[in-house]
Amino acid sequence: MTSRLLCRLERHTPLSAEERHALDLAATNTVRRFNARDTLLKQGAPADRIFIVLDGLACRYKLLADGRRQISEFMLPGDLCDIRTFTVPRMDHAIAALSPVDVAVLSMEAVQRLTAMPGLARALARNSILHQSILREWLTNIGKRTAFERIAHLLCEISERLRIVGLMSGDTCDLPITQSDLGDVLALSSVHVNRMLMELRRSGLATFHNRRLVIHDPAALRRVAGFDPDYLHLDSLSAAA
Amino acid sequence: MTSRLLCRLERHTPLSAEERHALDLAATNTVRRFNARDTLLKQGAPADRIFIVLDGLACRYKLLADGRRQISEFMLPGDLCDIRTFTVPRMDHAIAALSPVDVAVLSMEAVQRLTAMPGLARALARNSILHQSILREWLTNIGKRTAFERIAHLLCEISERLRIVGLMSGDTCDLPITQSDLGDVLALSSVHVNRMLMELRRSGLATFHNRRLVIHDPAALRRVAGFDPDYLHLDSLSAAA
DNA sequence: CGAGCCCTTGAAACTCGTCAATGATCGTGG
DNA sequence: CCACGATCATTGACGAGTTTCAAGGGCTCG
Repeated sequence: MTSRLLCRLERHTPLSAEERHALDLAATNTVRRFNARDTLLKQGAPADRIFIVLDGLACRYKLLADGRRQISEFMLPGDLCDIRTFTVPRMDHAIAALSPVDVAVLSMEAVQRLTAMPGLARALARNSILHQSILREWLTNIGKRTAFERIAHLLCEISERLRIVGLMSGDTCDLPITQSDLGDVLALSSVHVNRMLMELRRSGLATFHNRRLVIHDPAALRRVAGFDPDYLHLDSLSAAA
Repeated sequence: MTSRLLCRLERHTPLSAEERHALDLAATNTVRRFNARDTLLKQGAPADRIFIVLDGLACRYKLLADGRRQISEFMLPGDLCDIRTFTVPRMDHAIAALSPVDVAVLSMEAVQRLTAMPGLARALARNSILHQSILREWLTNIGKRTAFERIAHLLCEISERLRIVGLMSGDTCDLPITQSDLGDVLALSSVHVNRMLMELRRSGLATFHNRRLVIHDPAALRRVAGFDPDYLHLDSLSAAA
């Protein structure tokens, strides 16, 4: 159940057999399935649980008073929430499923048991930093890149993140989201997302069709996106104290 | 030296005299002054130190290859960096001074000594979560709000954050940044920032002139901004386990 | 008193959003 | 198995918001 999570965590921090086992136990204990568009945790609700995404796609988002929605994080298989959300009383954003998802639900007590183990504590801290780093890159993406660059950049990121957990077959993957979802991530209208996807297709860089992404020319896609994967900290087992 | 930091931390987590003292010691130990535009930590540099801003204004930013700059965080007096940056080998963004700043520089060892104390560990975790929460709000701000709303929202946020550390006199404060800096925060051109500031002034909501911000009508400013301060977790000493 | 940076304003161009209509795809039930 | 409805993708025309370019004016500091 936790193989994808382990792919992610053990990339930087080796875990003991005991730690792996504890994680596996926690993740198989309370698995829940949600349908696409289901809300996992409402904005304003008590922040009393966190999730591990086992399969499918979820997201964090904020809603403005008039219904405008901004997605601030993709939660891909193997991703887990920041364990420090427990230090805050209530959610200032929501978590929802973009496709059908299987998630493990962890209580504060479960997390405390896990973080008592030093290797896991390190791995989870590192996980949180990664997501913060991605968030900063998204801000830059939306703030400073053109619509075309933005989409290209997001597709580069997604493919790298999915590759880590073994969900890329060469340069193609399933991506069970709509163009409107992409728009809410990239701060673009769904119409304009469509136009840019068409241009990506015409220029032979990538095709996103029927919930399936094919990257035809990864190098060129990275180039037009200005994609520098540093922020994903992909380097395995780097030296860090 | 650390009174503003203590304002921030003790808002949610009471600290023992010993903890306060340890913090004060750490912060007075290695104080450095930087000029406006100085770089405190370069993108790509080892992430081997963190900062407490004692006075002045700093920021985190990312630079694209062609020079476009996106500021992703304001570091106001009393703010301190996420302690988990040590889990990552190198900086994926830069830290620079926007105005002359006094900062305390903390090594990993110094931080480890501090986080050995449970109250401080809690307070620092909570601090990190707050900044992540602000980052998410900024993403929403840039992604989903109009230029006018965006500026109004940022001014609301800044005034609330400065108020906590005692740097608001009624509804006015010093804000030693340029309109071009504001543009790099808000993902707007400096020209358009200027136009929106003019409109804010004309409509009697707020005036930003000569590095000085005056909010004439806080309620109206919040209204046009759609500002909901929940994400700043201002509520003192809320119940959180 | 001058130099440099910052602010201010206008005009023109462009990117992207909105509106609207058509077509494709998928799941559901007759 | 096909028909239907709903959701999603696609395309065009038009308009709004924002950027860029350019020039002038003001403030501040040496």
